[in-house]
Amino acid sequence: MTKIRTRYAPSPTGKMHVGNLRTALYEFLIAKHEGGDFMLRIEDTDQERFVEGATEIIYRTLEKAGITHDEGPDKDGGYGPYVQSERMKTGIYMKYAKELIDKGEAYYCFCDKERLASLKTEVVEGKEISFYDKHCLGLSKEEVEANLAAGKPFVIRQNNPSEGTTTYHDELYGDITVENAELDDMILIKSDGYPTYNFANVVDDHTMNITHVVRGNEYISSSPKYARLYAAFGWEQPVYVHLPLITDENHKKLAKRGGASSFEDLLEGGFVPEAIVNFIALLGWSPEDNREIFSLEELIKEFDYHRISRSPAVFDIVKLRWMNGEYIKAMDFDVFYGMAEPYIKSVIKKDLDLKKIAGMVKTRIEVFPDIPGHIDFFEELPEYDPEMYTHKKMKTDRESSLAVLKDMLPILEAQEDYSNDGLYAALSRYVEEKGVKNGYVMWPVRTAVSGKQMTPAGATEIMEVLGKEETLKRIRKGIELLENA
RNA sequence: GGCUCCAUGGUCAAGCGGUUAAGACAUCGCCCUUUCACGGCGGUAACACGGGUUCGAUUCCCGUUGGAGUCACCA
Repeated sequence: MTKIRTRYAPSPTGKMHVGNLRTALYEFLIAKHEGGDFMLRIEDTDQERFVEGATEIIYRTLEKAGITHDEGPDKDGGYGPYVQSERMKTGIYMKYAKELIDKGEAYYCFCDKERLASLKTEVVEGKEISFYDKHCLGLSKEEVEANLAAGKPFVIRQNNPSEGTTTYHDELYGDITVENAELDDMILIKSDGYPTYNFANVVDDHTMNITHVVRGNEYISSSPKYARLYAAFGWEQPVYVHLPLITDENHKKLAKRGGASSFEDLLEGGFVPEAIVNFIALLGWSPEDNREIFSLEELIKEFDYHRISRSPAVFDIVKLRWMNGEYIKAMDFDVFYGMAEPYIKSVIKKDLDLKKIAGMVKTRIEVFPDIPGHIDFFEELPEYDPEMYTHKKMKTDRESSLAVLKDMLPILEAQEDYSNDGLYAALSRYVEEKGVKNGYVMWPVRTAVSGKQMTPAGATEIMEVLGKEETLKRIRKGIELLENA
């Protein structure tokens, strides 16, 4: 059996969203699962839509995601062969287009924009529908020669039959058949001499010996034209695998602009690459068991493309957040701290034990930007409502809290050991003497030192980080607040 | 609008003729607890509809409805 070869063929026209990434990921996994090769081919044949820096986004995204290609750009020394604008310089596309003309499978077309515009028959949802009428197919050989000699601008069109049907096989969707009359004579070579995406795609997939053409479902309806091209050349058809779409929450196809789904935007938003890759792998594919956490290596091992779903999947960032939290929890502390430090320092300017703070927060955040909101009270005691001292379950209210804080003040003043253990022992002693529940004391103390409803740690842990001076200040502030309430 | 594809809870998703229709996220409740969180336990929630085929359909076929994709000198 021949080695599987897949390729990711993006056009550098903007950001890379999770749908684009997932296509690349699946192509990578399909190849690697069976020890095959995965290629990267930059499809930059549209000079007008080319976006500066977009190629770099593709390289960076793939690299951060751990998806490495086997040949092509940045391999084999510098800019490799798999950039279409580079390949074009060899004249490869024009050569093949002419071969098709000789076979009668394609033809020159000299129609100008006006004539083409007159062909537009219908406007549906703001979109003009047109269908080429094969006008230039009727040109005699002499007329074509004359036009060419006169330097008249031309395109080369595919010559599709207007009768019969075309069928191709998709690994996931089965046989797909369309009427040939539905097939427009699409342009192969544009008037600027560049090949269209469709044509370059077929030529390159064949010349690069791609065995499995894996791409988004949006190509499913143009694939019959591709199939006809292969047939016209007499080339063997590749295995087609069309992937179900990833949609936004409104069930619409993701766009390269906007939305919260760009890979690099997600990284900036505090997501880790491994979690994103893990998550999108499960959007449209599932393993035989119920496992959900997969490293890239494990995915390679488990990924069977026959288990890819046929229906579209909504990109649910809420579940991604959960998964990201799982990755953060499992992260080595030093690695975590390296990533968390900037977020901690963005709100903590005082000389506090930042690692201890990081430790508190590690198990309770989903993304890194969650951090500041959890810990900002360490820097400065916020204004708070004395009603926060009232807690039904703890059986505390403002009055009881005031009494507790007043009792605690001298104890905390006398306390030398401000370690968590030392403080906890001191508070426990008081709890025992009074014969009350832990929370009866802990709740008001924690409220006084944090001023927050929710904190990432208990009262004594907070005091340990705050230190004696700041703790006493906050306890006094609490007493003052309660006395004036 | 033509063509094509899709259709299990709010979302992801298992299921591939006979099941009490898994699991995860979210949501709700309870327990635990130094609040929240974490953790543990439990609950609510789905086979779009109508015809067939079959002893038996979520599962196979057809239709309806709904959704999506596509119809460029864009990819």
